[in-house]
Amino acid sequence: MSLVTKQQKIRRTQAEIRVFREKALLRAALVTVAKFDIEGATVARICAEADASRGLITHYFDNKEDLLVAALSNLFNEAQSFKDAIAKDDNLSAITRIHDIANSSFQAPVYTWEMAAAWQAYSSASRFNKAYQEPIRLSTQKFINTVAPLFKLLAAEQPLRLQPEEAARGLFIFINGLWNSMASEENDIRAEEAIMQCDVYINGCLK
Amino acid sequence: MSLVTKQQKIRRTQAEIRVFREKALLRAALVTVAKFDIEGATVARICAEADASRGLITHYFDNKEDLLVAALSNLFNEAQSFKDAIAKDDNLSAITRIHDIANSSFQAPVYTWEMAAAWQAYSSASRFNKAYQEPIRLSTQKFINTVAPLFKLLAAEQPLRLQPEEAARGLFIFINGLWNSMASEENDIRAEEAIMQCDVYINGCLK
DNA sequence: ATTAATTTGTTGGTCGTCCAACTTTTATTT
DNA sequence: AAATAAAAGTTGGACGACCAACAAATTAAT
Repeated sequence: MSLVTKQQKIRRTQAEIRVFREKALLRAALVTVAKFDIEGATVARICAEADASRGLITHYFDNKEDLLVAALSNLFNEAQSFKDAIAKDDNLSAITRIHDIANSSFQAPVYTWEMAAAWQAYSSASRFNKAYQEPIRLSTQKFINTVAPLFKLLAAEQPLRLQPEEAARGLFIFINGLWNSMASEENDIRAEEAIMQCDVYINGCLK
Repeated sequence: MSLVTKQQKIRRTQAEIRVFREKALLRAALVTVAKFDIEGATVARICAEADASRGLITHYFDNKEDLLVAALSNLFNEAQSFKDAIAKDDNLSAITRIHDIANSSFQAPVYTWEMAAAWQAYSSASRFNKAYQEPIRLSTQKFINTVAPLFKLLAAEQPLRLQPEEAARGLFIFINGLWNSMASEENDIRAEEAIMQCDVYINGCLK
């Protein structure tokens, strides 16, 4: 289990080292939060996951909290750009795009077990840690800004039971609930059923 | 703020003392979890909330974890009996009873901010603490056992888009998501809207 | 040679549990 | 009914485990 077996002494530039370590620490932070919850994500565990020594966190980040916040922000970027791409596809009808965005929330790369688990840990902790609230608020707003216009398009075709923004918010909250359910070990729900449940909600928005 | 102002030296039997302390500690544990999250619910804080000294937790419970689990189990009893009562009311139609159960989930006494906050903390922590999983699994099952028969009744009147049990599970998960949203400080959603959102889902179950 | 990367022992702090001393209630004896 | 012994309730200091941040020393890159 020595470092030598994992990676032969490779000579790298400092720029490469810096990028490599930062990525490794960000990934390790997310994985460790998913595995052990926020309070279980200790410096020792994160660094072990990243094959780094304990001192490296404070060398590359101000402190542990700073790393955890950065890891949280990272969590959204890929997922959001994926959804944006679907929303912009004019070839598809509004309702198809809404369905596709919901579906993508339960398949890689937008959904992985680790992301759902980490998300649950962060959003629960956000009530007590102001630093987590801003990234979460931002991602919520981005989702609504992406999906509400699609519901507005849909409203032009057939009447809805609620305002476009309310529909987008409801879908976001439902997806969150489904993620939490899927994050639990008991795994009482599968991606297939989650997608179907979203379809039921979207259908319920129609009059 | 002295003890004397709160309660004059009253002579009580040991049985009374025991009941009084246990109730106080259980309530204090729940409130403290709601206020400070699981890891923030320290022995010192719980006992301060219960007007007791630190040593009393181990006198009335095996240890702190034991108290937290007992407080979690307590959380469900009242809420569940309330929903059961609605489900059994034969004067109302199936769909009315489903709506009423959903509505009751966002009004006292079934819903309080503290209950939603504590619930979120416990269910997030349950992935890492086996002791929390059983009470949560049980309450989930009870909800489904209560609501699924109502959807089955409804299915006799008009076709549904999913199985009665799936509909009950979906409603449970959606309510959970709404609770989490309402538990957050930002309070981006109100009871009124939560009830409407549930109505949308229930409507979506119909063909 | 100078700067950056890395390691690891140390420091100061928090926490749950234990425990010995103390108080109040209950049971027993006189 | 009063005195006394036993049991239960209560308190807060002490202990050991754990942790994040720090810092001095070592190694590697420039």
